[in-house]
Amino acid sequence: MPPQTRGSRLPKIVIERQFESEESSSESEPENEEDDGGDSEMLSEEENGGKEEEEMDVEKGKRKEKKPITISLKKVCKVCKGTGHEAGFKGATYIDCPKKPCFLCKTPGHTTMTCPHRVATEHGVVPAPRRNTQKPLDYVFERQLRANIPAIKLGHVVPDQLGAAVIRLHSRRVTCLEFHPTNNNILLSGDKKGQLGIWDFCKVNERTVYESVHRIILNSMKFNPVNDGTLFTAASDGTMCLTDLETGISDRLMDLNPNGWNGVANWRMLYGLDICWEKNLVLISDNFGYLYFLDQRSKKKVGEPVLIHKKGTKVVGLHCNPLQPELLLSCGNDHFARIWDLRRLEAGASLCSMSHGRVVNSAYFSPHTGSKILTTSQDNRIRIWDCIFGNLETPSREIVHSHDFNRHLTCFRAEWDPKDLSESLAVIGRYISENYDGVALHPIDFIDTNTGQLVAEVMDPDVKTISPVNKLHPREDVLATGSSRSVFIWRPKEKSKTEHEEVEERKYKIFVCVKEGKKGQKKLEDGSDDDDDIGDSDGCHKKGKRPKSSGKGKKVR
DNA sequence: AAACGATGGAACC
DNA sequence: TGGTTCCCCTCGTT
Repeated sequence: MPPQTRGSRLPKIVIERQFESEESSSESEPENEEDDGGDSEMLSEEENGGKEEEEMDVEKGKRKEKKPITISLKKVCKVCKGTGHEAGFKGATYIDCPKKPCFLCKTPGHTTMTCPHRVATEHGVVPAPRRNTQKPLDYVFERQLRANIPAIKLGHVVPDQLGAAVIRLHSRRVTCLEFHPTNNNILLSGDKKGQLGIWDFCKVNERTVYESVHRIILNSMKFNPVNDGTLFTAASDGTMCLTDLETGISDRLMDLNPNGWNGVANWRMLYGLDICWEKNLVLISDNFGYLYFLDQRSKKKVGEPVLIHKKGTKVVGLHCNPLQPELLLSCGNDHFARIWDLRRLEAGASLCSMSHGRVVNSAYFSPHTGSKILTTSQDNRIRIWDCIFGNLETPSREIVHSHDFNRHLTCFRAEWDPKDLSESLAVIGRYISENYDGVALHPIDFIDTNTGQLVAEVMDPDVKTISPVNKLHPREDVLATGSSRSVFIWRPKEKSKTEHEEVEERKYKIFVCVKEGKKGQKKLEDGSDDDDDIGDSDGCHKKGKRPKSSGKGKKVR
């Protein structure tokens, strides 16, 4: 399908200085005649040209060496700077630069428009070079590990209808999300500023943002397994905190920069965080390749930090195996994911190193048996290892999926559906957009990791920003999304309703948090007369205060 | 409506 | 190894 062309888009302006010879102005340009030559022409300064030319003529003798500026309106591709084509949005469709490798699968010769991986159904899957389930031993493992796993593939319930939202809950982009372990309606969110949001998405106005838990990027959080009123958080300010959710008071358990700022090269940041319940250890990783330990009960550092990834590189993710908590999975910027045995942990002694094409954003054991591994790498591939006891040299599957690195976005991470007993469903936001009825939307993809099939793509015309952060509820059919500064809740479509009814009553509630004096909420406000939730963000942004319950539901459309 | 800027990682030397 | 340069679907603000 050919993209709609936008009628009169202003071409880029290139200013060239030239020497006297007027003829030369016409020589430099005729590259861009090809497709829409109509509006790509070159103009040598005309409007003022009239006047100035006369003046020049008057004083022609003197100013012979003048250097006229020629403004040529050339279309230049913003990607490769070449002419004759132009990358970018044409309406809601993005046109790739044909000179660059495919933005999706990274192979040259085609663009995303024609990429076979774009239509996701199984085209994305690079089959395993070697199956792990061929050996007798593997069958034993399979039978032991997956004894309770349904052999028949279950139908997945996909929460694909927008249920509630808080627009601009945070003042910077959302970096992580977590559902409360016991209270089904509480969603926690961290942001780039280090703030912590707490939202009861059933009583939508119940939201709080604690401003001073951290000073910069809240990278990960984990509930305290012995007290679910408290939360461990790790941040780029180099601290790890245990925060009381009622009061917002934080206990700083670790500070890697006790002497303050000592230059970028020395500033330590904390990224990965997980808890080994068997050893009562909180595990934290930093941006220099090290893993730290903290005793969960005494809240004291224990042992010495261990180098688990290339020195000087970020260790962005940690995950303890759900069945064998002493098995630790780590991943980082050195392009590796590694499995470690916490009982015999020392630098270089990983049980296994899994190589990736680029930075590994996340690596997770499967939620029930812990026998699978799911990783997200910046090479636009999701990798799955089907059995950690098999040969881990190469992944069992690679699924091409658009989740590139962009420094302005939170890194994408594919996550398992914790409710899926077959351990096959994963969720991840998509970077590249699709033209949905004239709107460019970035869906959230549900992928069957056994086949690479796209089970569902979740989107809504009111969610126009990219959604890199997604979390599936551990018990309910609920999806939480962090997109830019906003938080969204999705639920499954009610079966009783017809398509038409759904459209008629888009019931979800949107709340807007805006700092005083800021504009921008207009679109979401209209049709509604109660504005009293606007501006109350002050109230809900204060550390230690409960939110003012002033927000009212707003229908959109 | 266009311009701007914040600012991570990789490729290059 | 370290400094420099470049960069493709952002997003919110001016």
